[in-house]
Amino acid sequence: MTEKDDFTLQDFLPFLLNRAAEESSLGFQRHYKDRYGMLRTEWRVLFHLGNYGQMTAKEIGERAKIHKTKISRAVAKLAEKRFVTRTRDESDRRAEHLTLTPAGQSAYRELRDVAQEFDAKLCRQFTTGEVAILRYMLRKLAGIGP
Amino acid sequence: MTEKDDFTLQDFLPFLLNRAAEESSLGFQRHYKDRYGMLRTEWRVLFHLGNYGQMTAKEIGERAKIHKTKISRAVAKLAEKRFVTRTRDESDRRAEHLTLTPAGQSAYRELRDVAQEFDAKLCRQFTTGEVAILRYMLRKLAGIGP
DNA sequence: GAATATTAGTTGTTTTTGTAACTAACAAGG
DNA sequence: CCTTGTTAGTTACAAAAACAACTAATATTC
Repeated sequence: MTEKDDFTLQDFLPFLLNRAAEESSLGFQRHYKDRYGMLRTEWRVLFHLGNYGQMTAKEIGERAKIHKTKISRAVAKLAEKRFVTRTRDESDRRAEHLTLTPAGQSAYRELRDVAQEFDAKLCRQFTTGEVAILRYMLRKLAGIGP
Repeated sequence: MTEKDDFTLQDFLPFLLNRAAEESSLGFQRHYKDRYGMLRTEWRVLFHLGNYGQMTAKEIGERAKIHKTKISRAVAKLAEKRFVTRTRDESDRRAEHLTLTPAGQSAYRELRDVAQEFDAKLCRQFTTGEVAILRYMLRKLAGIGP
């Protein structure tokens, strides 16, 4: 069975990437899940709004490569939680601009700080150079800008 | 909004890892999906059996950190496709040993070769040293072996 | 060696996701 | 303008994942 297998699943990049992603997500998940009852997409939308300010659903989707139905549902949940407000664009009444409410901003700030610390903790087990290479490679693999 | 934000989502490791994982999985997915109608877990189980030989569901779950219900359903599908056979362990009749049928082995070999080539293609955009660092870091992040 | 606890694997139910089809608003070409 | 095409976002339905409860076999303990 293991005749000429110099190739193991443990080395297969998509597998490794998935495992690493899952493992690293788990630790952070409980913060937005337990504390705010959020789903991953909700947190990501919150994060984008907090980070880049007012955006439309479409812009968020493009930036984070999230499908529009996921965003639509996440925004609905966030609006229900009174974390975002929606305002129609008067020059193009199909689009709506999303902004964080004060409550949303405060949740964002808290989660951003946790995320920052979490990220730092992950990085601490590597050298600065290694982390730089990792980010560079992941960005390239993810097809995210320069 | 963007007051003191030196921290962007695009740099957050769990996000980057997830994006890279999703992106790289997508390219490989169509091979096992289109050609064999498999799901990701099915492919992973197939791969483990092909790679390590006879295993129990529990062993696969431990090695790949897949939940037992997912494995149970994947094995059921694979058995339905006549890719694996199950044999009860006579000394512990709760467990069953899974092995690939000839058809399963041939599917495994084909997908393994595709995976190998796919992996190589992913790596080609980086230097050998970079890839080594990436694998090392991902393994560490994933909590996989040495 | 009966009562209790564990373990391997399965099944059922609920959430979440993926996909397709939809509505409403806009754009362009004739 | 008015048909045709496109776009932003939603909704409905199907596929998949998560979680809990289950069965059957084995260990443990008193």
